[in-house]
Amino acid sequence: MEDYLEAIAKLGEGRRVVKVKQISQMLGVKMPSVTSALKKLSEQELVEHERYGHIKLTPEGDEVARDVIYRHEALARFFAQALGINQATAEEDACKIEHVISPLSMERLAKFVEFIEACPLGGANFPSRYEYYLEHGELPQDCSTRGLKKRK
Amino acid sequence: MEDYLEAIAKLGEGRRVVKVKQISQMLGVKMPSVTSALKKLSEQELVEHERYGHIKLTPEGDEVARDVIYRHEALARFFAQALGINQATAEEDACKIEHVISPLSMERLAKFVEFIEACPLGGANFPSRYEYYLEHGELPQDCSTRGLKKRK
DNA sequence: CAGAATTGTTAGACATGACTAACAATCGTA
DNA sequence: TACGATTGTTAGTCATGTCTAACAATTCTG
Repeated sequence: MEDYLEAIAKLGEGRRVVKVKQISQMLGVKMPSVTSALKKLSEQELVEHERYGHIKLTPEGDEVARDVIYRHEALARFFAQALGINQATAEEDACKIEHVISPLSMERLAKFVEFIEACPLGGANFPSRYEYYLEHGELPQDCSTRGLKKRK
Repeated sequence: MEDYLEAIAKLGEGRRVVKVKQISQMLGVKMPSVTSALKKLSEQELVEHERYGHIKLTPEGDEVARDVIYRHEALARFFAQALGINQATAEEDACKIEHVISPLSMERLAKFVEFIEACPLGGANFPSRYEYYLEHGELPQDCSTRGLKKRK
């Protein structure tokens, strides 16, 4: 179900009208699956949907969707940037894992990605620097300015 | 189903007799679920099982189980050691993710764990060293001996 | 070694989430 | 505006994998 919320949020960006068919294509399922998902999500007050009519996230649905998208993006970046996986595979894996990973691991993973993105050289002593970053929420001083940009 | 193979492999280590009840407890399901899983796995020739009798992996089942266990352990180590997650949560997450992650990401993740375990200080320039490790399958020379052991 | 306790199995129900086929509404265009 | 094409819905089926209740086999123990 989270996938449906995610798809609706993405398709609805910028006030665009969301169609059943688009959702079905984005998720690789048939239209009846979408209809029945919308029914369930309506019952849970996460989506507004009327027969043959508009499809829209409720505020609660939007909140859930943003959270899923956040998890998705952090995971995709981890696979793509930290592990060097191709974008397509990174997306697929993110899409699977976003639904099963624990909040704690998710949070740590997100921070890890932030770290390696902010500190591309890693510097000397990677794990302890990572610890530092985890504890203090910011990079050790000798890290942030010595990036990839060869600022000589 | 992979969880069942994994459980049977672990419970059967050292020629120990495997019981339905043990499996059910290890996986947190009721016994009938185990019985029906065993039936399916027997049909797939992954498990030998006769009514009220012994439970044993076939060679093919054992192979699958080892692969699952390998994935599980690499993931658990990643969460525990790289991300600093507690053991229990690391195990739970590993158990979920091991079934959905792509082979490519799994392989990279395993290598990543090997890398950070073998090269705990990370050295200067973590990502490029990681690239090097990926490409050559061995650590850059200036890495391996400068570990945690403070060998002064 | 017989009955009680435990372990294992069967049968059948239920939840999820997908599908196909058939029908209904809406849209686009002549 | 009406009719054909497209989109959406309903009804019903199927596959997974779980559960409970009832029954069967095995094991323990007096």
